[in-house]
Amino acid sequence: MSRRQVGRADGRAAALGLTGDDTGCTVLHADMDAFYASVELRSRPELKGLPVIVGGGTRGVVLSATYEARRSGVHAAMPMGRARRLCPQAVIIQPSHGQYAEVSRGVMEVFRSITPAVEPLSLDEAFLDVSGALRRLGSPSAIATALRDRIADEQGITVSVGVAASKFVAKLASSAAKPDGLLVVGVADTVPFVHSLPVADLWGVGPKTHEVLTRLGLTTVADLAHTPVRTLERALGQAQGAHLHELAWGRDPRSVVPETRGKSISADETFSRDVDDPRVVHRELLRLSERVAARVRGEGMVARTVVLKVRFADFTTITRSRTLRQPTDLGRDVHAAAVQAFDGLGLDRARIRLVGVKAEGLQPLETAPLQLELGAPEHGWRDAERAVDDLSRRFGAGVVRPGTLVDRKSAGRAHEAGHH
DNA sequence: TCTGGGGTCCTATGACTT
DNA sequence: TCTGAAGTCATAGGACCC
Repeated sequence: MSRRQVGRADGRAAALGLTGDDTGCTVLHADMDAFYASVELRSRPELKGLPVIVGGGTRGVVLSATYEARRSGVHAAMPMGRARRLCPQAVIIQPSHGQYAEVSRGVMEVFRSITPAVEPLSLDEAFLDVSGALRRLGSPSAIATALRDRIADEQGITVSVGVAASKFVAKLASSAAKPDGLLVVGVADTVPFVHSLPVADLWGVGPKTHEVLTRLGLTTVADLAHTPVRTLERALGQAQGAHLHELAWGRDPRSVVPETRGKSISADETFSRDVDDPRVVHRELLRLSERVAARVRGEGMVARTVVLKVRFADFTTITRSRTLRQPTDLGRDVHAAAVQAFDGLGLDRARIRLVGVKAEGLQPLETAPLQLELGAPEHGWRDAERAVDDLSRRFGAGVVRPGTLVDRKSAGRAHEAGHH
């Protein structure tokens, strides 16, 4: 029997005037409740029922907060300073990303045991197409209930699930079900359900779009639905205008696409204090380049384009990209392109808050036109960086680094270490 | 102590090709 | 031969999501 609060979710369905008929509703959206915070509470059960905030750094933001903390107005992406002021009694926990990734893998495995058609959106949410599992496992709501039970039992966290005929309605449903709930939006209920929502709830409406819609006098999805497409296209651009109008009528043809390869890999870092020394920037670019390239190699890919990101003290952000003659998975190539882009800016001791490095134009190593000659210098570098990958796997990241990243005083002969 | 870090997608613009 | 339209690529920026 289910321990889940089906009753409460049913109550919500009733309050929304929904029938709960799940015929044809083969898309599930599963969304962990306060994911990072919930994972932390597993190992620290004494904190249950208390306001807990996961977030870090001196210049960080809230990554996740328990519902107790949210009651004080704390929410994700809020600067930590403000969160502390709003909820001084909150317990603050530094994030441990490795742990979240591990729990996420476990959760995704449960999903895949139900259907192979799983499309992860992030560590803590995914779409499932259960049309192929109905005969084996029962109705969509039965599957959703079983899924919620299993995640709670096996992973010790709660998940909310939305059940609908399309992705975006399923996602809206899971939001409405939170926390620890289940909501079915039947085919016949779809239009009344979406029309009842504020425009800001729509997927793809952020602060800017919301402002534009408000200026047009549109506050609910129903308002949006009854606005001519042409008007929306003029105000928001053709693609977004047409898209939102479709969504406003509950139409979303996107299907669940199981795991596609990523299109870019990036790493960036905010300095603890703004930096104006180009040597410090170069060193940070080297670290980030090595990190990005190692991940590119880990995926068995090579990258054709390197993008440098620089955020200045006033938060303005620029990017510069370099397309390489040859795609690469080597840190030294990525670093060279990033440094070239940075030096090309011609900055004169500008105060820099953040730098980032991104690899894009990714393609599988096997299909890439590498034209490697045996004995060519590139060959040696690739071998060297692969050897570093191997050492990092065995002894932990950071045991082998380029000489310039080793603390001068304790460096010794470490200069050789990064390359041989 | 204002504003993280990982992404995706869309748009605009200029160069270049056809 | 000149001009223009249309497509494509590289680049930069921005909105949005979790």
